[in-house]
Formats: sequence, C-alpha cells, structure tokens
Amino acid sequence: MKSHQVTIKDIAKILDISASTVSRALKDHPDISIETKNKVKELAEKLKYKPNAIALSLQSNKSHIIGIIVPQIVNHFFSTVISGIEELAAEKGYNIIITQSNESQKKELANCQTLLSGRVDGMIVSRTKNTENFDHFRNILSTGTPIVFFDRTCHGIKTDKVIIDDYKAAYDATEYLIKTGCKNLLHFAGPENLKISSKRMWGFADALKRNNIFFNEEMVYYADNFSKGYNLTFELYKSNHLPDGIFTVNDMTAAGTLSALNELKIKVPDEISVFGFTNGIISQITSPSLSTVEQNGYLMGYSAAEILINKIENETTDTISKIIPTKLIIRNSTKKL
Amino acid sequence: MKSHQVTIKDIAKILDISASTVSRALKDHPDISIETKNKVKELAEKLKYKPNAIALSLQSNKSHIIGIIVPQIVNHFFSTVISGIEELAAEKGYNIIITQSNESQKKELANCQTLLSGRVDGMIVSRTKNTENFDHFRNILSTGTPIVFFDRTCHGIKTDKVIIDDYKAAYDATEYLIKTGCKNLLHFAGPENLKISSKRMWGFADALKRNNIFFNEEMVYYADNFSKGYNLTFELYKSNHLPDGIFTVNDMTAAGTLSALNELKIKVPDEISVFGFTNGIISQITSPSLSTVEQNGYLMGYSAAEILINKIENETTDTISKIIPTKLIIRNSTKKL
DNA sequence: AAAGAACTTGCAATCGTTTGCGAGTGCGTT
DNA sequence: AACGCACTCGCAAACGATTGCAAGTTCTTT
Repeated sequence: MKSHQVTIKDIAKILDISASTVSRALKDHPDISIETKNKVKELAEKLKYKPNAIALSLQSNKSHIIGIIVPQIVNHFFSTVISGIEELAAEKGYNIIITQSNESQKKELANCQTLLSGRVDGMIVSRTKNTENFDHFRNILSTGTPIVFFDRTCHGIKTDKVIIDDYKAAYDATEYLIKTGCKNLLHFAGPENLKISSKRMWGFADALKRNNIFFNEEMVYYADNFSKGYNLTFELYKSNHLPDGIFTVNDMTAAGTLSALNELKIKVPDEISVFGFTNGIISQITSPSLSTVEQNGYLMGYSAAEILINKIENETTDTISKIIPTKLIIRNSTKKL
Repeated sequence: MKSHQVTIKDIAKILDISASTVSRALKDHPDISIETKNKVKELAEKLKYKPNAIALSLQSNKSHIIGIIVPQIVNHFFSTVISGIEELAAEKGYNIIITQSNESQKKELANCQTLLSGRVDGMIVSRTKNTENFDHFRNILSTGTPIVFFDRTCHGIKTDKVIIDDYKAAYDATEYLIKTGCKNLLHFAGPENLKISSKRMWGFADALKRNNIFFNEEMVYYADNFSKGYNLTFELYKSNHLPDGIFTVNDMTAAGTLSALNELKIKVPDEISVFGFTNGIISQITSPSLSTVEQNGYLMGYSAAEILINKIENETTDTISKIIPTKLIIRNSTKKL
C-alpha cells in the first residue's frame, strides 16, 4: 500500500531537471523560464502532485495544525464550538486535531503530550471539571505554544480566553423568573471549583438579594446532568421541597427536571418555572420547550480560533479575554412577562 | 514565540556527543554504554524532550493521523461516531483530524485535498447527501490511502464500510407499528439517492406488503429534519391526511413531528404512533419519549477505526463490510405489544 | 609485543521541500 | 574581440530523527 504519492523529485526526474527548479516553477519564481514552468505545471497537474505538508512543516517549523482538547465531543455545546473553530481554521488553511479528556485529568495530560509531540501551532482548550493543577498547561505555554481557553478557564494562568459573562447571564435569567412571579427559587448547580458554575451560582444569589429575596446556601443543590436533575426533582417532591422556580446550570439538567415534572404531572410553567442554560438543540425539543440562556458556542469557537491564529501568525504577546454576549431565550417553560 | 522545543541535537550539543548516540541511547540500543544512556535520559527528562512527530512522519512516511470527513460535527450521531473513532485511535497512537463538509460536495472535495496533502494514513468518511460523483474518493484510493466509509456509503466503490442493516431495522420498526394496531401508516423519508434512506424506505414498504397492507408511493413523504417533520405534520393535518402511525427516517424528524402533534393536541400514541431512527439523546427528551431504532454510533466509529488501522498496519487488500447490529428501543411514542 | 575481538561512538544518507548562492549559457556593448 | 550582464538552472544545506557502516578505543590473547 501507500503506493507512493507524487513528489517534487519524481517530477524532476521525469523532466530531467533539478528538484529546486520544479519547486520554483510551481510557485512562479521569476528565475524560471516560461517553457519550463509550463512543462512542470502540466506534469504536476497530470500526476496530481500535492505538496507534502509534513515536509513543509518540518522545514518551516509550523504544522498549521490547531490542537483541541474538550471534555467530550458528544455534547451539543462542545461540538458547536468545534464547528466554529473548524470553520475559521479551514478558511485560514489550518487543520484541527481533536482530543477528548472524558473529564479525566490523566487523559487531559496525555492529550497535552500528544499534541505537543505533534507540534501543533497552538491549542484551544476547555478543561476537565476536576483539574486543580494546571502545570501541564503552564509547561506548554513555556514552550512558546499558545493556548486559548474557552468556557472553562484556568484560574491563575495568564493566557487568552473566550468566555461569556456567566454571572450576568445567570443574574438576568434569575431576575426574569422573579419578575414573572416566582418567589421560591432553587438553583441546580455544577461543581464549585468550576468557575462557570460558581459564577452562575453567584449570579443567581445576587439576583435574589437585589430583589429583596432571602438567599442561603440551602437553595443551591448540586445537579449538572440529565439524570441528576431528574433524580433531584423526585427527591425534592418526596420531601415536599419543590419550589415554584428552578434555574439550572445547563440545559441537560433542566431537561431531566422537566422530564421528572412531567411524570409527576406537575404543570410547567403554571406550578413551576424552569430556566436552563446553553440553548442547545434539546431546549427546543423538551416539552414544554425550554427557556434558556443563549450561549453562542459557534461564535465562541470562531473567536477562539481567531485569537489563536492571530497569535500564531503575528506572535503578539498581549493576552485577550473575549466575552461573547449572551441573551435570554424565552420559550414555554417559564411564564410570560 | 515558538521559543524552540527541545530536539535531539540540543541534547547532543550539551552533552558533546553526536545526535545518533542520543537517538540510540533514548531507545536503549545495546551499542550504547550505560553511563551514556543514563546521562542522555536524565537530560532528556530534565529538558522535557518530546520526539518531533513531524520529523518521524517524514522519515517513516507514516503520519499516524486518521482523517475524518463528516457532513457536520454538530450532530449527535456523527459526534458519537467520532467519539468511537477517537477512543480506539488514541489507544493505538493515532491522532484524528476532523473536517466537515456541511453537505456541500465542493467542501467535501476540498477536505479530501487537505487530508491528502496532510498525508493522513487513512480516512473515515460519511459522504454528503448530494454527492453523485465519487471520483475524488477513487483518486484517494489510487494513491494507496485506505478509506473506510460508514453509514452513508458510496455505491460502486469497492472499499471497506461499516453500516447497519437499514432495510431490516426499518422493516422491524414498521412491523412493530403494525403489530401494535396501526393500519394507516406513513413514512417520512430522506433523499432517494442516499442508500440508507432508500433502504429504510424499502424496509417500510416491504413490511407493509408482507403484512398484507397496501403500499404505494404516496405513503412516502420527503422530510428528514426537525422543521420539515414539523411542517409536514401540519400540512397533513390541514389536508386531513394524518395517519395512525408514522415511521421517520431519523429522530430529529420524529421530534419535529411530535412537536407539531403536541401543538395540535393530538395524543401520542393513542391517536398516532411515531417511530424514529438513531436513538440519539433527543429520543429520551421528547414528550412522549420516542420509540426508535438503536444505531450504535460509538460502535460504528470504533469498528471503522479498527478496520482502518488494521488496513494501515497490515496492508491487507481484502475489503470488509461490517454490519453493526441494531435493535428496537420501545418508549412511549408507540403503543405496547 | 602485536594482533584481533569487543565495545562505543560518529559520519553520512535519507525522508520532501525550500532557498541562498554559484555557475553556465547567450546576448549586446565598447 | 573581450567584457559584462541577463537569464536559467543546479548544488548544497537545512528542518529532526533514524540507521547501516566505518572508525576509534580499550582489552584480551597468543
């Protein structure tokens, strides 16, 4: 197999000229005569010559590859971000290599090694929930390979990031619930050490306080996926602690909550309002459809790629924190204003 | 930037020995004395030396990269397949480069060029809906780069593929609808030139015929995404053509249909049963939850990677068509047996 | 004491491409 | 007729790593 792709040398041999001439002819170097250029180009076309990107990388010390690490590919938000990255990358002539950490710090570390060994020009990363030690990222940065973080960032590392204003978005969503008449709210939160989670939690808390509603930590439960949302809702029901409004840290948790409420025959939004976060596809499919915060993943990916490529090509050193605007998407799981 | 990653030469220079010695020392070649080995390994560790994968690729003519082309990354099925590929690839020491065609033949062609230029060791592909001309794939195969197709395959190209038995799965799903009492069935289908679509259609048709139910082409409508399913359902309602059972080509179409039926206050499954295809996350989230065909994307990806890597490493020439088993997942959008 | 064996290590070519510099030809000018 | 200048093109080194072969040193053996 690998029956040999055509190289410059092959063309040179057939035409009985040197490889350098072929190289120059292919890129219209003025030193080369028109006849030679034509001969070369014609043969290259005929043999379907494609430059060997690997050889070019070795030579130029640039791979034109962007490495990506996400917790999981099978996730609407992350795949949307990847799609945004891919879009700009393809346009700018970069390839993307994707790895997933599966929320395991060990795998994340291995991914870093692999990408470093693959000499990617830069990396775009959303870290695992559990990671507390960020030395592996610091090591990469010290080699001169730029990293842009998105969504889940790393506290204490000075580098570029693309994020949303989680605090404000959560504040706004919570305030919407209050304005539509909810008086007894709960928050289903993600892990505390994840900045996006804690910010959303504080946005929730502060919205209550500023609206003169009592807040304490017992109004925050840990639940950040479908089944946790589902189970928690049942538990609250059994212990007679169901509120009249729930703000969840993401859409999947909200979907689990809605699913449980449906089974319990509790009417949404009449008895309980539910507000999600992310605006994934599922928010249109739940019954009732889910009010949520639009977190433009595509734009986040596109922006991250934009910042990274700029850094790669212009070798600037200043770091950027780009904030992607969010907005409330009001559907049928909440009451109208 | 790119402040220079450590190379073998750097180590050689510091230790005042040759690059060849360093190379051999690092791989425990018996020619090298233990003292030298220790010195080299120690320094390599200290400087965090990582072999330059690009140089190795150039040398060995193997990139250890698998190229992937999917219509879109933001799609539960495709991202699940990618996840399966990534899993085995990572285990076997391969990286994956992902490109998306966005259902555009032009982009698909460009992706082929890029991957070929990147000298990927092999490719895993699901083609666009529209592609009719497969010459670009033939050209790749003629360079000796193996391709494994999955799900959407290419008629007339002799190469490996990983598929499901779409005909049988559709037949079984349809028969289930019949057995649970549906007498007036419709099929919401995908494009005819897509083999998976036409096979599902024929499975539907034959299930009717074998169960002595009249079939003609007017029982097949074209609708293969959420909004088409949604709109078509409304149209059928208005023209008074709603059936008592619908088998859709995929889950998203079924979700659109369910959404419309919900708005029309038509009871599922009492008045109309709906059967989907794929078993994506959304099938658990719709209301009622969706009966569907499980199409194990993860396993498809894993198997495709398995076949491809085997082909790359063992250079076999026989082609495989692997069929991933499916099964019916019965939820609440259909009646019970 | 000389010769060969055993043990270490370095040289150079290779993978495909680019690029500075040197060299060869043919022409026109003085 | 001799010189210089365009115009073409090739040589060789470089990118990082590997590897067959040659070469160097040290030690043992006769």
